[in-house]
Amino acid sequence: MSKTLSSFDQEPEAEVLFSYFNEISIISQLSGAMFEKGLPFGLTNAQFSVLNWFIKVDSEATPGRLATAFQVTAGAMTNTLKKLAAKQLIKVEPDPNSGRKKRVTITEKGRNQLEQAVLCTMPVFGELLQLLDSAKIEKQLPLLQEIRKTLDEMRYKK
Amino acid sequence: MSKTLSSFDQEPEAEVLFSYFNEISIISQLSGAMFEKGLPFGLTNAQFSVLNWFIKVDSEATPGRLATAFQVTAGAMTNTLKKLAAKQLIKVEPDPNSGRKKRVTITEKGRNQLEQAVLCTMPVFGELLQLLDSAKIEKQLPLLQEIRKTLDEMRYKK
DNA sequence: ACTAAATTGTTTAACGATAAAATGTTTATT
DNA sequence: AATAAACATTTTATCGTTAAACAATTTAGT
Repeated sequence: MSKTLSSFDQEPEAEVLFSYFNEISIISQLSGAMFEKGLPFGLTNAQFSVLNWFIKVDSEATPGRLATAFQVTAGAMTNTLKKLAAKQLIKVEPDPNSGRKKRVTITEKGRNQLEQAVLCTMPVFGELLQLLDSAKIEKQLPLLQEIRKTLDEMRYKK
Repeated sequence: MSKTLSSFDQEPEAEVLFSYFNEISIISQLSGAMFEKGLPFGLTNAQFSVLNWFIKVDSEATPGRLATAFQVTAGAMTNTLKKLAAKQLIKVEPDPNSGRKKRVTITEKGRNQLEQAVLCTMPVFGELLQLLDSAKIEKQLPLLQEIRKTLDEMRYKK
């Protein structure tokens, strides 16, 4: 759930951060729901993202590598992969080189559904781009990436 | 779950939006988890936010008004209010003027726990402010608010 | 008044996430 | 070899959320 104005009155900088994260969490929720609503085949955002990863990053992976890439717990990734495997959009095999690892790959059916899914989400982006200034948005990206990295490092240190 | 680089190669503006929302969703997840970890009394972000609302916005509310304010479904708010009421941090009464509405207020115990909770979260913000430039962050706020409003309006129209 | 529609809130089922425990495998130490 | 430690994944319990069904009350139309 999202936060509203806070009680950090004596700390104006903390107040800024609080409001910032509040907006972020609302946007995350709304954009995620909007994107998922446009997906076909009952694909969820999580499922779409994993399929997309195989096109954009690497043709194979382990569950652990995917969990790290998506900043989710291993259990969450196990769950997502199970759904994808049940729909035969990915293939999960034992790793020939290591008994603890598994080897995950996308199937032809997975490729096809991903391709169609990308087409289905185009209209939503088109609509958004008519309402928003994508140049201004692009300028914000570097700071967002920096904040994301900072938060990620804080997780582990200490 | 978060998204990575997408397959929108032919639409560079859509690609920017996709990456932007991807960063947003990761930051939302990480900052939410970090904030909640600092909360005392087993308070969740949702519970903290509702308590905080009573200090920052109004001294009383209906469940429906709170659900709207926090962009969650009525069912989610029912759930959060039940938890808060069980801990006696809020009071939920039938509305004297309307049989369907309820009147929700914060209790003295609720005020006290909120005050302590705010103190508990200070160190996290302090740490973040040493690593991040709060002036730059503040400059991004207006666009974030605009995006949030745009997404919110798109939900209802159409 | 009566009925239909809208409003308000709760309940239920399903989903995706986390944390922690459990299971099994590999690597390092001795 | 044997044991301990690290690693990879799955399982279990819990949480917060949504969507949809449900119950109750108020408002509007006739």
